[in-house]
Amino acid sequence: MAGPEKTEERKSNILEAATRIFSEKGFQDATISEIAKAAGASDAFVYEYFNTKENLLFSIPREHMQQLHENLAFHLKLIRGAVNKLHATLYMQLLYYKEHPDFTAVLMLMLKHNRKFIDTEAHKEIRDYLKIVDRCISEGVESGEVNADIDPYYLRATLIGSLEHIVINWLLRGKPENLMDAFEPMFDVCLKLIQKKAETSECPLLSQTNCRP
Amino acid sequence: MAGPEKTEERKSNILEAATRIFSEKGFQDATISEIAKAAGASDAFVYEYFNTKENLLFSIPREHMQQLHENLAFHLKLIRGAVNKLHATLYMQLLYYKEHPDFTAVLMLMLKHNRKFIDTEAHKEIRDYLKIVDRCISEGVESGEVNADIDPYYLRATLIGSLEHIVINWLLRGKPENLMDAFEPMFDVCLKLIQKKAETSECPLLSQTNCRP
Amino acid sequence: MAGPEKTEERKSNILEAATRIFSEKGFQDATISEIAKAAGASDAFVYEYFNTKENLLFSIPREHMQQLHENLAFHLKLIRGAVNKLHATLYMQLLYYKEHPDFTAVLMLMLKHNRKFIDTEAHKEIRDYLKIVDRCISEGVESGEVNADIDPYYLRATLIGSLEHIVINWLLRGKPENLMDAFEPMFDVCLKLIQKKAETSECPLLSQTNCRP
Amino acid sequence: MAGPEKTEERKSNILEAATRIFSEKGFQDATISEIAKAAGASDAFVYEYFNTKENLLFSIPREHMQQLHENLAFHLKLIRGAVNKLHATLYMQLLYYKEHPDFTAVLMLMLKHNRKFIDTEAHKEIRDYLKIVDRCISEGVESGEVNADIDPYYLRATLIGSLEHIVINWLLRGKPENLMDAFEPMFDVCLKLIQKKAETSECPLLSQTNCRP
DNA sequence: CATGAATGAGCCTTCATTCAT
DNA sequence: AATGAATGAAGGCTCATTCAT
Repeated sequence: MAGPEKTEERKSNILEAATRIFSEKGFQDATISEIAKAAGASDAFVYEYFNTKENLLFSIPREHMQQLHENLAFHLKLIRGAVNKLHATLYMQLLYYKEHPDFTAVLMLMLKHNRKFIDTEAHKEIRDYLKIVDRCISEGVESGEVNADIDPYYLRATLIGSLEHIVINWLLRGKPENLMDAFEPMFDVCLKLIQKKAETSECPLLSQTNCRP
Repeated sequence: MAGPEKTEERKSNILEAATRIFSEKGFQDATISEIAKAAGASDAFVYEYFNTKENLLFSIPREHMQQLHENLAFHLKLIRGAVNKLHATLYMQLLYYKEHPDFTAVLMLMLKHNRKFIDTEAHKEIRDYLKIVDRCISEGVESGEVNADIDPYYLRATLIGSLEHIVINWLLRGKPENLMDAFEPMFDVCLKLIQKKAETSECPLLSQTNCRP
Repeated sequence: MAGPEKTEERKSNILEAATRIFSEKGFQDATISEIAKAAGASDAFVYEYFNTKENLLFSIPREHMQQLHENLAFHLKLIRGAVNKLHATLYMQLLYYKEHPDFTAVLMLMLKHNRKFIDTEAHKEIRDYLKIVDRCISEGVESGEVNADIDPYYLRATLIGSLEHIVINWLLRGKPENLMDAFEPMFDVCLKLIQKKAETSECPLLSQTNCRP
Repeated sequence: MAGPEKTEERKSNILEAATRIFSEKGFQDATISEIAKAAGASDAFVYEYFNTKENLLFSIPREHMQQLHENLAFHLKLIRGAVNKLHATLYMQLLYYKEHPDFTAVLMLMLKHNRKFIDTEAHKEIRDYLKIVDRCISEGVESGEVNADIDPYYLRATLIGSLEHIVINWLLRGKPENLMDAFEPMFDVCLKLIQKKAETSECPLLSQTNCRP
């Protein structure tokens, strides 16, 4: 019908429609016809570019992860300090979820627990994204800013696990409140883990302000 | 055909078979016929007692949650101290998951993110179970054993979120290692949150040595 | 549980319940369980006495036809004249339909057009019932009261056909008006057929005006 | 696979096969697979164009009613006189039934007494068809050719009721004789109703018996 | 006599997917 | 490149019916 930009636009429309409809009805109850129709494309067009219904589902994260990745890379360059970077990273992640609730539902309720998905290129992008958190942590450990007597893998697991736990509950409860309301209390908990107790913020601060006679 | 114990036994067989087959093939790819056959029952028997395929799925946790609940109630009576109780609770939960990996897969990959499931009686049992953790936390806060400057909701979310994150990853990676290997490092992280800072090594020492004039 | 009158009572209850439920939901959409429950009996009891669901349906007319037959036999003895008897017969039939609409729905919408039903003993009773009409007609022909130049079979077909047509329409339209309102105009039509023309108003007049030279 | 005429042809084949098979086995005992197979189509094709089994049943009359309607409209233009028109109408209707016995069985044994069918567009076409009879009657009343002292509604009910009664009996008895054999005697009865007494049958008779000097 | 319990049998229906055009 | 049309394949579910007790 038209040039290649038309094709790209329709692919994008299909991904948007799929995200919304999968989120609303679940993977099984959504049909390709419904998605194609909502995107103004034919069923066959969907198959032309996404091959299978499952592959369509697995194709949803790519654009989102790239965007999130880019946003984050841009901001992290401006930020100093591992704790500040972790703060920014988790904040931006939660903000993205809040602003893209359909994508978040697809990601959290359909993809993250899907055995086939983890062998996917798209899942690799998600793992790559998590490496940003890992780098923040190891940077913080090296700089002495982050608690070194915590296994970094379990630290990350706790940060990500608690964040996703909160997001999933928010989704399942029907997104009643602003997801960002959860950020500060959640990060407060994380801070307790991240920060060195003896040698960092509190006591040096204390000794500087209170203890020097 | 036989007495009521036969019926109960078959219902139990069906739940076991369903757990295994749902775990192996996923909800959609499993068929009632397959489950019934594996349990030595007829398709119609399954429908007689479980009504729908989805309801069969939702019926899986009950027995498990009751058993877990009972085990835990029994042991917690013998344990003193909130931290010790939390330790025991998380340990037993992880142990149960390790020893019932099919149930765990059903619970973690099919039920916990299912919107319909959360309106279920079975989900209420799960929430009730979580209240045990809440009670341990509030008991610890009252006794002064648990860090009071952490929001208890977010503390629990972090404990449960990180534990489930680890369990889900273990499942998705194909259960390669002993799940219990993860317990101690994971709980070490948790301890950092739970325990009061003042009573541990760092700051009291610091304050004694550095801060008092 | 109890004496044979209990059994008879339950059979009767089942027939009543079946009549009502078949009428309400149609034969296919009604279930034996539903009927048994409504009659306070077990499914198996229904099978004990009615053998199959279809046979239960076919068992419905018997009591009704006997009652209708008896009523009619009683009254016809008191009535003189073939036309009067036909009037009474059709009137009582319509009245019975009006007062037993569920039975009428079963008879008119499920039985009368059922190929298997016509080979039934119950159908024979219905044909026997129609013989009453036949007898009235032939009696009227013999006595000279009924038009002899109409084939009696087609006369009966017309009487019964039009009556049933009206009843069926009444049923399908949801029984909005009193069925008996249709009787007099319907019978007026029938009278035109039944009565000898010569002996009624028109022709004597005609013969007076036209035939006498 | 092919052009649109192929599609129309197959739809038509399906309707023919459905008519035959519904007629032979009844609605419930017929299966979509059987009909599709007999029509050289797939089950899914049937659902593509007829949506449900019941809707397939309800789709059967359309073509027939249109054809009957057209035939009749064509002939009625050539005929003068209300009685002649009624004669032609009933004759053609009966002839159509005789020549399409499977359709007639579907119409008379499955559709005419079906509560859901009367809310159908197809049923409206049948009612429209009956209006032709109504018009003939009212035309005859106006011209003085048809007996005015009969309620036209009940006149029509009698004509149609008796015709259908005869057709249904013919079907249920297994179509043993030529249906058209019934036409003249049946119409003789109808004539008795339709015609004004003064101008027709009686008086010639009277004149024979009474008027000869 | 009565029935609770069990099931065999099978149909309607849905869609992801394909392919001729 | 794009799609309308067609379908294969399969599965959930329902009851009428049976029978051991």
